[in-house]
Amino acid sequence: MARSDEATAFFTAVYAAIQEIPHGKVTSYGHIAKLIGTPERPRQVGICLKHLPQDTDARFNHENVPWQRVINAKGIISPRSQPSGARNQAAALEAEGVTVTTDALGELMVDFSEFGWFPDVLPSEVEE
DNA sequence: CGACTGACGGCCT
DNA sequence: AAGGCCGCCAGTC
Repeated sequence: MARSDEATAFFTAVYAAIQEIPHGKVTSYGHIAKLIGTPERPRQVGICLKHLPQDTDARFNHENVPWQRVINAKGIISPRSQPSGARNQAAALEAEGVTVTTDALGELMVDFSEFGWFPDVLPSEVEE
């Protein structure tokens, strides 16, 4: 398998894992990385979301991948470059029942103790 | 084609 | 307790 194919496989793994996050729950980039077997690449997980297609014809896109349920390990919605993006993500989460709070720095936070989702392995990987 | 960037995280001061 | 540094590596300039 060529390197570019591995990169594609990584993107696919990330999107597939995110699709398993339950409605109304959130998890972190780092945890997704761990679940797909690459615990040292949370940054690449962020890249995947950044490039998530808007095109609903794509296998994975904004419609079928709950990208809004992924935040950083601190429980904060990553500000990224444009504040509006994080703001939009917060709105998407609140729309599905997740409580988002704003701290003194204006960072949008979610309480992991209430909405966190951190299984040891992906439900789809569990064999019985 | 080389250098810089960054939806992150953990370890080290 | 708070902040800095480094690893990771696909994208973008």
